[in-house]
Amino acid sequence: MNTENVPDIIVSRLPVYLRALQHMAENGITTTSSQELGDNVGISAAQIRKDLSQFGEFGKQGTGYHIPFLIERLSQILKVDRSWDVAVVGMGELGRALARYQGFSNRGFHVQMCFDSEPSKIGQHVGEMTVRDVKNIVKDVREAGIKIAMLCIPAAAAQEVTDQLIEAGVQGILNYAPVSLSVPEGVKVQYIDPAVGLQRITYYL
Amino acid sequence: MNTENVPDIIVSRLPVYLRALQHMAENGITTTSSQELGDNVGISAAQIRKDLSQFGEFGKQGTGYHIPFLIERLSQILKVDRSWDVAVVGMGELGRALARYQGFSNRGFHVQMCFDSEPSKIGQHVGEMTVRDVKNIVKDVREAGIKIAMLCIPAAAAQEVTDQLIEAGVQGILNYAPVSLSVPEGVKVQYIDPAVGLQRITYYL
DNA sequence: TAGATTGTTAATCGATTAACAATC
DNA sequence: TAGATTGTTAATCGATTAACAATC
Repeated sequence: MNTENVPDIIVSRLPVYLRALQHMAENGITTTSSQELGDNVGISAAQIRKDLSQFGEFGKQGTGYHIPFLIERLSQILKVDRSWDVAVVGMGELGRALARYQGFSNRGFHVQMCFDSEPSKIGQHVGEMTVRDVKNIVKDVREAGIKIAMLCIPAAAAQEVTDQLIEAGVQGILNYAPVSLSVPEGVKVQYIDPAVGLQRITYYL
Repeated sequence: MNTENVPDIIVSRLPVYLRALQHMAENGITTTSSQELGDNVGISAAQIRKDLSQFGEFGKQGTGYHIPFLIERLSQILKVDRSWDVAVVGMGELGRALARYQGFSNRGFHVQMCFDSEPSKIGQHVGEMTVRDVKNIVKDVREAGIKIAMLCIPAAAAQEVTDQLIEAGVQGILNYAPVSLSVPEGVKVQYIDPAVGLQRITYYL
């Protein structure tokens, strides 16, 4: 039950397990096995058991895992047993789509604030929010205590905005801008560049 | 120069190298080193050299790598020295944003076709395309010879549409739907679920 | 030439798999 | 009880790093 030195690669799989379990739960299934869960997500049963055993003993020999319990524990481990406020920077099409994305609310996130630099966009409404001026991002984000941001701005502006977000106290960034970011120790970045995703496919064609 | 059994994890880094190199090239830089490129993308110099050496000898001792040449070679390796037609399925906000995404054209991709199932959306214009009925997806995708698709539909519909895409000859899928897909050998899937991305961050907060 | 940097080897480190006793 | 499945160990497999001769 050592929760301190878990390898990143194990942590990165937990949200996928959680997603599959929630899907099963929605379909009224209450119990699963490492074999069944593994088939569902494309990972070996042995690896699923090994991954979960990093955090405790969640299953029962002979019967497997009780899904509601495993969902609860994984949610705690991933700290999504609460709701995190998120800021979205960049109100282009992609940013607006993310700001209004329906899939966050039941998975631990709530888009609370959004920013753009373009005068024509500032003050517009997106969902229930009013687009704010990115000039005030450090102050606004800090005052709201927001720790997570999604970056949907051009590559050229990404590092500068990243620096401001970190100054404001942000500790995690989901980066849709097509550029690698430089961040200090302790700040986590996840990259989502659709062109990179596609180029990881074409190699095999 | 064995290009046959390259580990997936190495292939997955190449698009990131390519992106960084193209960024350097746009800034007029013509030469780089494994150290400099590594600093840029957050990977050790040794690993960059090892990764590249899987495909050939692209550098020169003492001077490093000539950027235009390395871009050319990586583009060939990733097969993005050409333009791939892509289909987008699901014309919600996210799908429309991707269909019109500006970042594909100079990185090897062209969104050629888009689909939805909702009568009110079919026939609408998105960019230069007309939204097609997903009912005809097998026929339309096959006739166009499209090999790559982006899935931006609800989880519940994702597997069924995936099966149809594969029937139509698609070999690679960029999946924005929050669900694991089951695909036959030889079909590549890349997953882009924003909530998964965020949950990989909250663990560390 | 002297300095810099590659490509590659060997050593280290880490992740995955196979197997099975424990036990529900 | 008998069958099923866990958690864990040891073995295997694979990836990363360190170091350096080669050479531009």
